Amino acid sequence: MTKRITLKQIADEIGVSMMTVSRALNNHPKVDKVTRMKILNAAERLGYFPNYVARSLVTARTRTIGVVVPEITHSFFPDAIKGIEEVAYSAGYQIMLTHCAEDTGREVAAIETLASKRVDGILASVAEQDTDFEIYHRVMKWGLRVVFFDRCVFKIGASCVSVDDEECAYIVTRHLIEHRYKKIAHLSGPPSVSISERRLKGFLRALNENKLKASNDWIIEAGFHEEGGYNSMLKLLELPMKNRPRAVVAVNDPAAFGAMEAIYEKGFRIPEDIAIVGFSDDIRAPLMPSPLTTIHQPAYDVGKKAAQKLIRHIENKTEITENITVKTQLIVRNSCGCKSKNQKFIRQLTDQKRE
Amino acid sequence: MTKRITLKQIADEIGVSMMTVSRALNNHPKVDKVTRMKILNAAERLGYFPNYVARSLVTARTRTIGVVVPEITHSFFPDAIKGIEEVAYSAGYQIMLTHCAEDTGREVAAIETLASKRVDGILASVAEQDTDFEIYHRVMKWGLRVVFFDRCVFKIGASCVSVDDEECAYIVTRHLIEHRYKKIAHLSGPPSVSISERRLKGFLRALNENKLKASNDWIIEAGFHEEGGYNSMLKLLELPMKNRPRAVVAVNDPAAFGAMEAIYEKGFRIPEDIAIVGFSDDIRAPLMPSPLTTIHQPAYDVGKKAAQKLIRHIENKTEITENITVKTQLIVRNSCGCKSKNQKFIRQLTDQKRE
DNA sequence: TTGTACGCGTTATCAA
DNA sequence: TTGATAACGCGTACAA
Repeated sequence: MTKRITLKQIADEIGVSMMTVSRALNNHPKVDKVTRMKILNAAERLGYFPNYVARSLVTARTRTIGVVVPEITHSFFPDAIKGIEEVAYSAGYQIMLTHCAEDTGREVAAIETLASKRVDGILASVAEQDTDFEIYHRVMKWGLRVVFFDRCVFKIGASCVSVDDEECAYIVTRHLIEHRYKKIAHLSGPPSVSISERRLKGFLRALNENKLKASNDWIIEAGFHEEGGYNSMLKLLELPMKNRPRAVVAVNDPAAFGAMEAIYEKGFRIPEDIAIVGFSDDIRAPLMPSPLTTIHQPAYDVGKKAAQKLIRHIENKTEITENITVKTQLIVRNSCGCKSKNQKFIRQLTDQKRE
Repeated sequence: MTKRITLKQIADEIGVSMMTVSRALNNHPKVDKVTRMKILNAAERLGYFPNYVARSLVTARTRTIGVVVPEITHSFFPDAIKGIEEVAYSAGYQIMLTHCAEDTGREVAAIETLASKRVDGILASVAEQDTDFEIYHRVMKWGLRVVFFDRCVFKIGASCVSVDDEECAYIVTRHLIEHRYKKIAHLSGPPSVSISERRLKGFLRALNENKLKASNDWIIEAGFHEEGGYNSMLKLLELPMKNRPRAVVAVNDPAAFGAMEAIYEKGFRIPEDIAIVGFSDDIRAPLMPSPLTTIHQPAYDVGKKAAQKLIRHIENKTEITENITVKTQLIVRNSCGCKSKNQKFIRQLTDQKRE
């Protein structure tokens, strides 16, 4: 087990000072060509690798970005993380990834640890039940930059990157209304999360604008996952026939999948008996027995834009705080009642390049 | 923007030395109860957070694990990363995630950066075309522990965690043979990756044991993704009727999906005209028009076991190097020709808990 | 162009 | 039980 080489050892080897070595290795202009070559050669030969921990202590920069997500595997996040990693890599940053499993305490602990590890900034998507955002205030006071993505916290002076949830929910709901559905239910997300609230709002707006009544029986909390969608849909299906909704707007695709499972299980057809639309364009959406009509959320792009904004915040202290909205797209398939043309069912083959 | 509090400031506040503060904050036993309380209070009041960068410089430990994957979003990896994160979190480590987009150069650069950032160990799954593993030797010489998972590099003295690829490929192939298929093709992975080679071997063994001829025309490189599976399958379908395979063993599920797309596109049925099996039990496998028979690979578990092994290597220098095999399961659905019983199509609802 | 002195915030060591 | 001092490896600021 070889010990690692330090600047000093290279300096001794060549017979110059550590500073000259440091400068040569960092491409400082004012180093003699010959000595620079000697230093570079020695560094190569000895197998020198800089110690970024030591450098960070001096510069108070780590070139590391902390990323906090509620669930690594949850549909949208792998793509978003990839977008983040891609931007970070290009800008010379690494990412430290933490997931909090939808647990607030763990989220707070993660932020604290990231702060202690002196990341230069944090990209966060908050957990479901979060209500207290004091930790974010605290780290921001230290100059740690925070950018929220997808599940945002507004009004605490951090930039946010997300889709226009309210508008999108409005659009899918309106699409259902155009199919002449009158009795439309909503499987909502956890009320404390910004996107749940905004999607609900968009849903209600579409109903109002079309003079449709929004029944409380038809707005039912399902959460963000399959299980919740399944259970909530079951409740909806237990409603007496004449009071049963004919269409459903799910807060996201996983909830819609769960609901579809319930619908089929009870012997109903989609969309003939019950139409349903989702939100996020999960990789599974085109593969459902009745392909799911949904809003395509460019997760990769959200991650990318969030990372870009954060890095600008880090590198330019006067960068303005703002809410960035990324473009979405209504993806019409069959579950809404439309007849979609034949299309490839594997997404990677149909997608245009996203980069 | 408040400056961050240091040990020294707490020390000055209380009128003790930095060392006493350090000891109190680190739960050292030999600190007077009263002074400890005073220190804890002051730390709380001033909002002290330790600087782990400084600590790491002196302890030569970062409690950070580097993770290198070829593709963050590629089926198996999000789950594996989640398993890694879970174990790391429990053991008090953070993970630094890098993806190399299947690019060797980027993989090498990632390892170097992680080494420079002084991670305590590295969890790696290698890129497709990798042939030179010198970088791993180099960092291991410095005492950096490496554990490979899924796509392993054997014989360089690092532990590996993976499934028994050869045996699994043997099992799915045999399953096809039990359906009395004689003409079986293989969509293989990139030849340089260990798992491709081992799966091919298992495929061939099953053929040999059953005295089936393995035609070179029927072993065709598809790579690990949908696109490759699609293109390779197209070639297979262009073969003259009597020379066309009746069944296909794909190197993994994405390749199988691509192949299925091609099969349907050409107007064939699955499994009536052509049967196909995959490998990995991708989240989409049960949702295919003909649900895909495949090998369930417990990605979460692979990540977990790999992280556990790595942490043991880090914390116990005498930990033995070994190859760990995790259990898999043949998931029989329809694409192989079996009639599967009705089952829920959303995986999260059917899965038993994996933890 | 090169070198010296110092400091970054913490822990290890040894002495008190 | 506490404290002084010296690291850890590097970059900044200034001097030569």
